[in-house]
Amino acid sequence: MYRIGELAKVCEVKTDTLRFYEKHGLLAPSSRTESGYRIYTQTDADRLRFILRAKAVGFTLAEISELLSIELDKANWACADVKGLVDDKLSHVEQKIAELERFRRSLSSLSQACCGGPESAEHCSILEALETNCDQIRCENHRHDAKQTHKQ
Amino acid sequence: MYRIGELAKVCEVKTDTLRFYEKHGLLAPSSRTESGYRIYTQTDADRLRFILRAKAVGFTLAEISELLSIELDKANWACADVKGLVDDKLSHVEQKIAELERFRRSLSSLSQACCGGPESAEHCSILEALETNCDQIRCENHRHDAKQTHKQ
DNA sequence: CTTGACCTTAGATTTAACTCTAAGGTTTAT
DNA sequence: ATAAACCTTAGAGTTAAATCTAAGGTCAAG
Repeated sequence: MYRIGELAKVCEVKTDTLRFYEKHGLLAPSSRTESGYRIYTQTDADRLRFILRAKAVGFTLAEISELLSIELDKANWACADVKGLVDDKLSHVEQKIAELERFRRSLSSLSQACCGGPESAEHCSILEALETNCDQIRCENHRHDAKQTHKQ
Repeated sequence: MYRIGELAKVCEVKTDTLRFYEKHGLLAPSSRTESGYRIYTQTDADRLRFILRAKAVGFTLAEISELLSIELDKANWACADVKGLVDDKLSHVEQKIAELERFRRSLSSLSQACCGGPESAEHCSILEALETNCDQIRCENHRHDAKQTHKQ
């Protein structure tokens, strides 16, 4: 049995976060004291740790809600459902990594092109690259390309 | 000379975006027609392309503001200043990639552990991993660790 | 019996970068 | 001369996940 501050401390989150999770249907305390204080059981704490682990692998709170509803009704779900969620997330993460890798390569090549010295920036290769359509900058990165190109 | 819709079209952004950039001090049209329509010059268009290239390498609009103020006053800045901005961004991007790589590894190992079949999720390895403190989930990822650990 | 730590609520604020809405004025083509 | 396409403004909404504020109630220690 924990009060909100105690559970927050053992799980290293803020009390605000626990209230936020409650408001969003992820984690409600099993009961309240007469005066209205939240009382969390060990089961509640386990559920919180489930949430935090899911966050640690990159799931959003909305996705965690899905996972939790499966978790509470396992018998009516298949492994395929769970693996589907994981694989969707995985491909999303991989896409994001690819975008950041493009950033990294561009930035790294910009950085290498610049002397980085105390010289005036008047002939700085970085600025020149940003002024020009150059191959140091990979531009295949319009995030919501389809939407962008379509309407507008 | 472009009106807002024309510039938007050639640069593949929305008119909303151009107004937004103006409101935030990144790009103002050089003049207006009598009736108040924005008129952008070629110089304005070049500036917009500078902004879009900077976005394409991952800079935020706030960072792009900095770059632009350097760009407009190059003589009073050193290469070191410009390279500093790029290198800061680079290390930030690398940190973000590292976090996503942790997500990717965790998700991938969760995915591999699960049969993904039509079997009931009652013994799903993914759910079991999320229920337990297991090594498939790399938890060294508290984003703003210092802050988190400090107060609260 | 009061101080300080803890708890309650509702609601506002934060961040980033747009995106959308409403209500209306302007230009261009037919 | 009128319809379509374009433009104007101010301001609200979106997303995610908290974080903060104000105003106040509860509880244990000294």
